[in-house]
Amino acid sequence: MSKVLVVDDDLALARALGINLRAHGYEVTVVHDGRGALDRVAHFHPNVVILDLGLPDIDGVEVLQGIRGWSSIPVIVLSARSTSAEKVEALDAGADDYVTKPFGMAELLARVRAAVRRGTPGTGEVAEPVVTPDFTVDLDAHRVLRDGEPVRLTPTEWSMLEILVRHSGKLVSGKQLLVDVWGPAYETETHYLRVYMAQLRRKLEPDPARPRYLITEPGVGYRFQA
Amino acid sequence: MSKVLVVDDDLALARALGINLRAHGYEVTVVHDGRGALDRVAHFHPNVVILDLGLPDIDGVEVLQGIRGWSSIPVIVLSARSTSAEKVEALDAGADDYVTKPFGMAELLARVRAAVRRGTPGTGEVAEPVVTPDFTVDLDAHRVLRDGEPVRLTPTEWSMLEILVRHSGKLVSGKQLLVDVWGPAYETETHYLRVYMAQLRRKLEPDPARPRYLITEPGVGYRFQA
DNA sequence: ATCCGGCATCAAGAAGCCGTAAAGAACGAT
DNA sequence: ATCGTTCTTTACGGCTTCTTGATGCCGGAT
Repeated sequence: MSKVLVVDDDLALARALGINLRAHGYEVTVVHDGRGALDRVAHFHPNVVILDLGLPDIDGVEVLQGIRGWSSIPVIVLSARSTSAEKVEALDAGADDYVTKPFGMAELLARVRAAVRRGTPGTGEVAEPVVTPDFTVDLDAHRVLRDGEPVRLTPTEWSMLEILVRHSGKLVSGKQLLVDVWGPAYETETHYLRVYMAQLRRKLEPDPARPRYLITEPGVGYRFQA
Repeated sequence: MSKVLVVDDDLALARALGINLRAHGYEVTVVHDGRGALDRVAHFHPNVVILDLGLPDIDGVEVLQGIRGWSSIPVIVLSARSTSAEKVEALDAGADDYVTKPFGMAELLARVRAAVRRGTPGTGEVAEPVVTPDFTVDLDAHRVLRDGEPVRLTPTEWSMLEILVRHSGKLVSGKQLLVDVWGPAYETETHYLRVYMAQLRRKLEPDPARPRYLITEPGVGYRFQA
């Protein structure tokens, strides 16, 4: 099920969008300002963002740039204004689509479908579980098995493991982990990495003191080795 | 340079689009019917297609479906009609964007930029590992293998190696290395180069005393020889 | 033959980063 | 309101990496 984040300070419109999207099978979160938008993108991990440019706190284009600083998720921009300059500015800031109010709900839904379709290249693929001699990570089922027993991971632990496994074999920078798990504001809080890596190792590694799967690349980041 | 295919039976409009796109650095091909469009997509390999729905021979939506049968290239649909049903049909048929005539050229150019930006993820950089008889450097995975075993490199060592490998075969001046690794302020600290080149050779060269891959060019700089 | 500059190698102190444990704060469920 | 879980924050020891200086080697110039 695709997840949609609706960002609009027009409460009636936001509500209408939420109802319609949910009726078409989307999981929807609604926020009404730019700050909330950035936070929700980081933690809700939507497949698509519908962003009204007329927000109370931050300029919509700035919100867009903020998102684009670390994510390539599709963003559909809504605006009451329809001058060419407005559109060009939003599109060049990284918007995927620009819709002028008023708009038909059917059209917006179609644009959401188009955005989702683009945003998940190779959709339909069933992620194969990643198997190691000591444990198995099933991203699809959101589950880790060790000796046939499920391992209890907290949401944050899972989130880190998921990112590392998705980049299996490749190096993931500490910054990227922080941004993807905690959001752009946490870019420098490197101590989180140490704490949670230690947790994951304690739960997954046969010998946590000498990691075999969750490898540290000093000064740069971490790597999952299958 | 990005390539754009313009499909429109309105000769004046097609010509105007061609001129504007070329003025902005795109390579443009223009066709006036659906049959030609399908042929050109197959052989011209554009990065983006601008498709007018009102074609003389084949219905525009069918052209779109034909393209989508075997290609995921971004398609921007143009149409004089702006009913919601039309838009929904085109978007669901696989269009990436829907623009209603009349439109501003600046806006269309912005939408083309957005489509090109989206359309080429990973098309450019698929960094193949650099293989030598003694070791392998995988820039993408940020990793060096020797006899199948990963070689531990410090951040600075990796940084130097990366620069040399990216300029594989070519000479890199000492100054350039210093600036790229340590920053502009270290431009004259040639001492660092010797220390770290020695480290790299010790870790990578079969006979560090007689380097085969990390070559010194006396008085100028260094070179990576694959 | 000797001098000199650029290069390679080694070693040691300083600085910074990583792993670990543990305690307080926030949150949700009963 | 209380309990248990998870998140956040702090402190410290150990280890890696960076930086710097000393020393030896080689080739070209005097």
